[in-house]
Amino acid sequence: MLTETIKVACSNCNLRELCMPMGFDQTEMQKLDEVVATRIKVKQGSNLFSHGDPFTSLYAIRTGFFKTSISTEDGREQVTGFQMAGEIVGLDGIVNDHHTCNAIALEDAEVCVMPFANVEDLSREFPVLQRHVHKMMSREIVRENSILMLLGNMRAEERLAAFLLNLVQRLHARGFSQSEFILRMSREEIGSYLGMKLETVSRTFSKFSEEGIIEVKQRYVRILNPDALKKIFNPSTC
Amino acid sequence: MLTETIKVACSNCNLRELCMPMGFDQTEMQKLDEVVATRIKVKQGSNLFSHGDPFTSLYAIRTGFFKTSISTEDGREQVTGFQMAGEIVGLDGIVNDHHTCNAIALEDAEVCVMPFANVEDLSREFPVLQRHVHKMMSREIVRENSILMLLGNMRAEERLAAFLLNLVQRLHARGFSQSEFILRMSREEIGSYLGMKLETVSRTFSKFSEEGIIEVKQRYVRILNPDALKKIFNPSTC
DNA sequence: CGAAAGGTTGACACGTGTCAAAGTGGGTGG
DNA sequence: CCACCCACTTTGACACGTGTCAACCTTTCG
Repeated sequence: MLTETIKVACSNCNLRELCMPMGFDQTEMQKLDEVVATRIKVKQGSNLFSHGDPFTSLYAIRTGFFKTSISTEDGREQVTGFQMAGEIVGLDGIVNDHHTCNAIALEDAEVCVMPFANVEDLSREFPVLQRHVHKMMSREIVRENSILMLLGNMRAEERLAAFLLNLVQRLHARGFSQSEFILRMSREEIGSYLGMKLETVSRTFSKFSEEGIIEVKQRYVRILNPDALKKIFNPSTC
Repeated sequence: MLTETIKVACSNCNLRELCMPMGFDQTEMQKLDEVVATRIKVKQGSNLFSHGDPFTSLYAIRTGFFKTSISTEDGREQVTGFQMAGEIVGLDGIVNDHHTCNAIALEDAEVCVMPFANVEDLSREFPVLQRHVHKMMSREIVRENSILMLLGNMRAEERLAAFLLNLVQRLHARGFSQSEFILRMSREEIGSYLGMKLETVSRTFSKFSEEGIIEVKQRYVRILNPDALKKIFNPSTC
């Protein structure tokens, strides 16, 4: 998993605005650099952490793309999220001092290791960081709430539309195109996340494509009619 | 919503072990009493908070039973949880300074109001409290993960079995029977939580009843064969 | 006591799962 | 550098679990 370790500083990281709280002066920012111990590389397909691993750190993704998942004893897998640059993984480990989910790199990745003891120590010193950590965790709770709504109430088309809109919105926030992108995950992984089978994912992609809403070729996706997607996801706003 | 306010202390509350971190001495415990501003009553059917309300406080349930839910603009409701004595609601509000879900009392209830500013102030002073708050939030993330697994991978029978086992386990931890109880929520609310229609909930109850696994009469439930329920929920452990 | 809300049950419809076969593309080794 | 292989994707036919609609029953409460 760890192929290299580099010591780095948040204070001159271009993802600072995504990971870190705002409104620090130079001096405070340097103090905050202490929160990150090292930066490590994770090869595509390998686990950043796995179910049962002792919890020591949160991880901020610098480059690359991850999925988190949990699995039952009889082998069923549930993808609980897809994470990209600037997002944090590992919050699940705090409650029981070991991780309950797996975090797997879907492409070669680099993550900043933030030992949780550092996070807590600095949080007590900097209320702004404390508030930031609380917001991170609350954001994750709210995110999962909205997935519950997807899985509990929405049909296949609505789920996939919501998924695509969410993905493209996050990619756009990171400076990528808001119309085209390459999926980093398989149909099966999308299906697991959205509570449907891979065939249904594929069929729904094809349906959107036939309707001229998107263009799909394997993992390449171009959104031709974002309004149509929004309408499918939330018919009431039209 | 608020019919009465009472000033109280955690230090002599019999639910302390459920809400509060352990391992404090007398003096520290008295300091911690400051976290709770007041205690309020919430009438059955009324909202402790609603979507859009400004976030000010977390709430520890002292007596009564709540549901939390979110809803789409076109009126679909998703129940995101059922909460009982000793459990905390309101964590969803931290990230955006307003609540995104509704918390509704399913029976007359009493809750302790913990202004979040107090929580954060005392967290900086008491590392044990800080850790406790982090665990609470992480526990909620892990709980939602397991519901994602339910909704994404399980069939109706598995969902209801998991629901009943979870409910009875939490009730038992509070000193109630581990075999019989009264449901505080309707079939429709159970269905919303578990991602199924009320008729399916009712039918699944009837099926369990015909198989001699449970006894059901409206909201009264008695678990006759807990092992059978566990087997339905998780076949691999048999 | 009557009405309203909630729960049960049946018949049928429909969306998604299952199983199978064929197509596509990328990576690897000869 | 090409050819093969394997993982992934697409598509079709059919099955099945759950949703939908409707009728009836039970309980609660004014």
